[in-house]
Amino acid sequence: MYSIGDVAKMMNISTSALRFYDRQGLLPFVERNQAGRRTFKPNDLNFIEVIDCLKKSGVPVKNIASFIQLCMAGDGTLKERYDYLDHQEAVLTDKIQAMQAQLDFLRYKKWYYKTAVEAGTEAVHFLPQTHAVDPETKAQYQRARQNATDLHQLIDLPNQSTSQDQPD
Amino acid sequence: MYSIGDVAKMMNISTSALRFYDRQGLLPFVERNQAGRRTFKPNDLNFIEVIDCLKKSGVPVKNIASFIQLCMAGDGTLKERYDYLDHQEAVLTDKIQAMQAQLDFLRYKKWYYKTAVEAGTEAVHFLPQTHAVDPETKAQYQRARQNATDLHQLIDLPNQSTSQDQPD
DNA sequence: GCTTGACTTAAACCTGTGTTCAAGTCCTAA
DNA sequence: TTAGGACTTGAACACAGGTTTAAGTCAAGC
Repeated sequence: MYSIGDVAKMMNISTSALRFYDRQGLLPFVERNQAGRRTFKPNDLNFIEVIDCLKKSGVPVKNIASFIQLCMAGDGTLKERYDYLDHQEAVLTDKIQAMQAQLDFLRYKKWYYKTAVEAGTEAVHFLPQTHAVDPETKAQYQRARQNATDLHQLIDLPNQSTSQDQPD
Repeated sequence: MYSIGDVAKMMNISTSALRFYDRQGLLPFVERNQAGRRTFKPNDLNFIEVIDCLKKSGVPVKNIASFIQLCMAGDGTLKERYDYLDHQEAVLTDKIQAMQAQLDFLRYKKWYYKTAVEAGTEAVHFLPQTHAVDPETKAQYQRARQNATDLHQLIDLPNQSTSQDQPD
């Protein structure tokens, strides 16, 4: 049996977050001792692992609560629980693909600035006499990328490792 | 020149979100006409594309504003802008890897419920006489996965396509 | 000239996801 | 037996990221 503090440390979730999840109906399986304190069973960690996974996948708490409700309802909901996870799998793979698309764009912009840094001015990308980026710029990158054997050679600036810390 | 409504449609961002971004300092480059209305230049869409990419990558608005500030400051900040994007690239690849780890876990749970559905009861995964999951269960899945030639055969239940709509 | 639709602002509002606070309970160890 | 630390609750607070509302401006078409 674990206390809320034990679980917080083990799962790397704050106690206030765990209490919040409990209030939102995510932890109906957690029992209490005589003093009213939560006592987590080893098997409860399996539930919390699922909750944590769904949270990290971007599923809202209310939505997770509905899955936990299915879990509490017994074998009659097994197929529903499977379908829920199957759906979340699809949502997550879509999300990963979307992130990958953002990554591709970020890399184009890295190339854009690498090129500009090397030229000493962003003007290398501008239409003559303007401050507007040449619409051909991206196509130019895509051609360069097709011919490139090494993406990093194309987009990475040699790292002189005077790494300033960068806030996020 | 485009109105805020034009840009909203083209970029698939609500006008209220665009005004919010402007208030937060993300659109300092947008000019106004005599009537005080925002007039977006074609080149402004390049900025909005970057903003949208960073937003979709999970970068907070305040943080994006600092990048836009660099953009407005001229060629002296080119290397800083490159470093910013380089950092965001690293953050995003980490994020994608984390998502992939959640996906792996979701797939284990799909297998768990597929197996349970086929058995008609979740008890196939429990330690005898208990409602606690056998700690060996996950290792059992991982072995099955190593031997599996097709992940989907392992974790997907034959789809009888009575697809209930699933809320997200 | 008047209506309509798209724009403007400031301010209020809303949701999700927690965190913090105040007041109290419980257990342990000195 | 008293001090400390970990727990309990409800309520208030915080913060991001918008959305909505109210009141007004502007240009176009009828």
